[in-house]
Amino acid sequence: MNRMKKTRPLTPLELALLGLIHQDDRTGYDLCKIFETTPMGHYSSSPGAIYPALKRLEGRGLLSASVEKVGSMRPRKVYSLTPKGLEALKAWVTREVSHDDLVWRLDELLLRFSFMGQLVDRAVATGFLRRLAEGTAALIQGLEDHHRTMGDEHLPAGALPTGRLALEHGIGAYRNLMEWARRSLQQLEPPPNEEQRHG
Amino acid sequence: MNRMKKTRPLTPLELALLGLIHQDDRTGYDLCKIFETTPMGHYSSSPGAIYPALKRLEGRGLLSASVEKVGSMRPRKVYSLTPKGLEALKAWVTREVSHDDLVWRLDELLLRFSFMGQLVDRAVATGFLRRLAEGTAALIQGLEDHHRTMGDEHLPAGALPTGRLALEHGIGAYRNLMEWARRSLQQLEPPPNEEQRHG
DNA sequence: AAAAACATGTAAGCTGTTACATGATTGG
DNA sequence: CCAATCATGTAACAGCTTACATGTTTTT
Repeated sequence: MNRMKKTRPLTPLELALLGLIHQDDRTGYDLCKIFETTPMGHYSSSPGAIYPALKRLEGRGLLSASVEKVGSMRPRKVYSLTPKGLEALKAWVTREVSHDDLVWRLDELLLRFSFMGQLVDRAVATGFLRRLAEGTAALIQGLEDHHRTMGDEHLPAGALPTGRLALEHGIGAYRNLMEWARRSLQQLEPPPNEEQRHG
Repeated sequence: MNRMKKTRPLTPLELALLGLIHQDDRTGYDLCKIFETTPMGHYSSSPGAIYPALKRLEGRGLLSASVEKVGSMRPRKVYSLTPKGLEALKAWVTREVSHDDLVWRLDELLLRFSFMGQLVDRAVATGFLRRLAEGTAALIQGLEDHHRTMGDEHLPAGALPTGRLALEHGIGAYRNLMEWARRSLQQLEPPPNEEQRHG
């Protein structure tokens, strides 16, 4: 049985760190650079958050550190995933795509997907995209209903309909998401196999 | 001169509260409900954050509260903006649209825009959208360059190109944003004035 | 020689989360 | 009468931000 001390769930930052370290063993400094310079930086940044998070993950046994000392360089701690860390990462990326994920944590979903490449097989990744496309379609329905019943009539005279326009952006964003999921699905689907056709 | 004690910048939650209270005077409970049930809930939620934030804003003189007691009901504190609060809200929504805003705080930009309707005139709102469209166009350029130089060749054998696909979603999202800004711009532009054509 | 980048970390302060406390009013 | 909703809060805790400390290696 899995009888542990009741583990606190990992924070988004910790999960992002696991994913990045799984792609490639990295040092704290490497990770700081990535968060500073790439869109990944949504998940916070800066030594003050990253180094303590790495320590927490090491304490939990999800990461292991090995001190490297190339030539006369200052020693660097290179982190890599332990089997337990790999398991935790896999559990996260393969979590069910919930309604709440789509509404409140869209960028976490995209991060999960981008880490999937080296973690799961085609079937799991396409399943993720299918669930995402379904859920998004339902959401769009709801938003469009809301939009239809939201005329500009009740606006104070002279006020601009910026609220309605912002909602339209939201609808467009989800439509873009759905179409992307469907396009990506086609790209990930196994290419028509010539051998098979002949065999 | 503006010689104050060096005011800490307002948090996103505090700014969201100012905007919502400006739309309509509200109680803490009203605000909790809004965050619970609408996409606005990105900006946190739950009494534990909202009530203290309201108190902070009152302490700063940005909000004023009046206790209402309709019939035998439990007294409710209804908040409204002070002139200083209105000023702070206006300063926020009319802030320059920076590159960092587009990359790291897109939803804050949309929130600012949605609050603009009752705060600024057409010229300011369209200026905002123009800056947003410009900035986004530049961003898309950069992302597409990155995308072009990012082949799938270096991927480990068998790995799926989910990272590249996720990037494609990001590009699509910014494209959607830019097109939305341009459509909205047309909707906000003063309608062709018949009088003028005849005059 | 100086500045910038490499590299790791700590400390104070504040905000947000979760959970709880309290009590009135309304609906079934 | 019991549950749900209205309504306002507090307390413990944990994480993130900002700022600082420290020392090395590379670049200018």
